[in-house]
Amino acid sequence: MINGKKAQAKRRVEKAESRITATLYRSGMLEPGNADIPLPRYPAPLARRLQQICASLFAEALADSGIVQLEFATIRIVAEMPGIEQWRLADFIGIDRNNASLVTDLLERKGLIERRVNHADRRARQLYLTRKGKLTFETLLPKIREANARILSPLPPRDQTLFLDLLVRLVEGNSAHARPGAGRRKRGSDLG
Amino acid sequence: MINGKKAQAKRRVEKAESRITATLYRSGMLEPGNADIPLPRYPAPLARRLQQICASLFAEALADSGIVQLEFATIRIVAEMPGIEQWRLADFIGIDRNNASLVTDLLERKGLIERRVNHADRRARQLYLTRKGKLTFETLLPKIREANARILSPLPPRDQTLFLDLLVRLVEGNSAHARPGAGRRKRGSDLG
DNA sequence: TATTGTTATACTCTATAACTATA
DNA sequence: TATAGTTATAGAGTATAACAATA
Repeated sequence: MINGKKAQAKRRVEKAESRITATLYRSGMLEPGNADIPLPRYPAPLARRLQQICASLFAEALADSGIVQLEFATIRIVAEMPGIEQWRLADFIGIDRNNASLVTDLLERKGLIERRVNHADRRARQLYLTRKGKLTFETLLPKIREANARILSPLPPRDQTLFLDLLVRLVEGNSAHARPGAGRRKRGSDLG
Repeated sequence: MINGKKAQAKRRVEKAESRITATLYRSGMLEPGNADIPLPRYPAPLARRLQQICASLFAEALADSGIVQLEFATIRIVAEMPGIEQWRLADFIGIDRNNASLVTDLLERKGLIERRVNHADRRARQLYLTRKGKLTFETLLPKIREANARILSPLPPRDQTLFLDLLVRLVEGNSAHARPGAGRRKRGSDLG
């Protein structure tokens, strides 16, 4: 069915969509400003836009707290799973262990988390929130909840649930590809 | 209704979800490897993961072409809208005009696009694909289509359409927040 | 004065890799 | 030998800001 009628029809639709965008553009119907721009119906560019939106709203929610998205994600994981090891934290968030070391180090210096040696495996460090860390988490959590709610707010509640269901299934189904660091240019290959 | 029964119930559910994750964790049922990790049901972390996945698959699709995701996005826009001005390109992709200048400059040096002065407004530059640019686009497009298809592949076709519909509505509904550059730490505020 | 685009500079983020300590 | 974590270095990406040309 790879080159069957369905695939052909799909390609025709894709081509037509491109033509529509291009025609709208040439006719002068596309004005500046993001709102008027027809979005491509492909997951990758849409994912990039959604990530941009989330970063924006999170930045707003976390403004003046001195905490950024990655740090909040760390705090949340440690709040939910006190005693978690760093390597497992890295796995949960989707960062590598170097980055996990950097972010936990920063949070420790801010007095928000505490690292203790795991007695069962003295290589590992277990993470706990300090009193200050718990307070910070509890202060920020409502703002983060609101930010997440705002992201979903263009959809009615029923569709919000549906969207999250689909999104979870997509991310889970692609977990093999969800590794940090992919997608960037290789060293020394950007011309001069 | 802000603090009504619905909101209370929602908060109870959120709390319960956290507890489930934490309990699973403490019981040792969470093994390393992304596949086994329960994902948070919040848009922001899921969006980050999805973006990671897209970057990964696009990097694979574009490997050895010397083109990265942003460059391909630019090529696609110019292919669909020949003669587009740079500022409009920036708007479409969601980058600022400095970055648009850099990426178009790079693509021009690679011989893939051509910049011409707009005679109607001599400040503006209109973008066109060169013959080589068209060839590159046509070579890469099937691979990109396949990458986008793979991203959606965990869902049955009906749900793929549904997901894209919902995603477009979310991104459109939040377009006011989709500006480049948000979400990063402010200058000189990362401690030492 | 506002807008389009260019360029230099600087900064954030994070990958790479070499290292220590422990298993 | 393998794994958890740390640290230094460096490179990719892009924000900031000053600038020129045009409107």
